[in-house]
Amino acid sequence: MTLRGQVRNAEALGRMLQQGRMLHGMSQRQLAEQLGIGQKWVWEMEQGKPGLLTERLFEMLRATGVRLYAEVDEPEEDAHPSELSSDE
Amino acid sequence: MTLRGQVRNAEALGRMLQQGRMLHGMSQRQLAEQLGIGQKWVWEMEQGKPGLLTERLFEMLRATGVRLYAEVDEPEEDAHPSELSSDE
DNA sequence: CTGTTTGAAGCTGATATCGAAGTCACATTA
DNA sequence: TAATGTGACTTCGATATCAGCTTCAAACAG
Repeated sequence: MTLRGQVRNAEALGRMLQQGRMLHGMSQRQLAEQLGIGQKWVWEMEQGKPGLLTERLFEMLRATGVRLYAEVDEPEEDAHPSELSSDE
Repeated sequence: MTLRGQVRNAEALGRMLQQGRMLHGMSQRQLAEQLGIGQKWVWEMEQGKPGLLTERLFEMLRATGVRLYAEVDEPEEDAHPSELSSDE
């Protein structure tokens, strides 16, 4: 069984990390102790608090078995690329 | 044209963000000014500095057009996942 | 040569992250 | 009733992130 999802913001990322933790049958305290961090951090990460360090993020990704993929494609070149992209 | 890649650590994430920025024809200073942050932060992010805030990360992902996907599956129950991943 | 733009990088101070420890309500057990 | 474990959430203090500013070398144009 594999769960997938696009990660647009901190909330979506937190949900995926929570899924990963629960699939491993770990509590927030167990995961925090394994990572050598506080339980509050795990909770804040899962809640989608935006101001967190990417360092801890990658540790948590490894511990929860969540894999991350990035994808980028070129903007349209045949139109004038002088305007800002309108997907905000 | 679309570039894809798994993001295992801060370095891989930085490379994808740099690709995204360059594909949009932006300099580090331009991107930094657009985000209201410092140029050094953009450089550090692209270099793969681990201790950076996810808040700025998601802003930078949007600005560079880089999309992020997460994927998680259930762990093996018959073995212990006690070993570290070997790409360190 | 002079000026501009680029990425790379140092320094300083204000802010906030984060670990540690604790609290609380709720659920499950004995 | 009491003990235990969970997620949610607080306060406190040391540390470090980050913006702002500056500098530097290289590339390029005028």
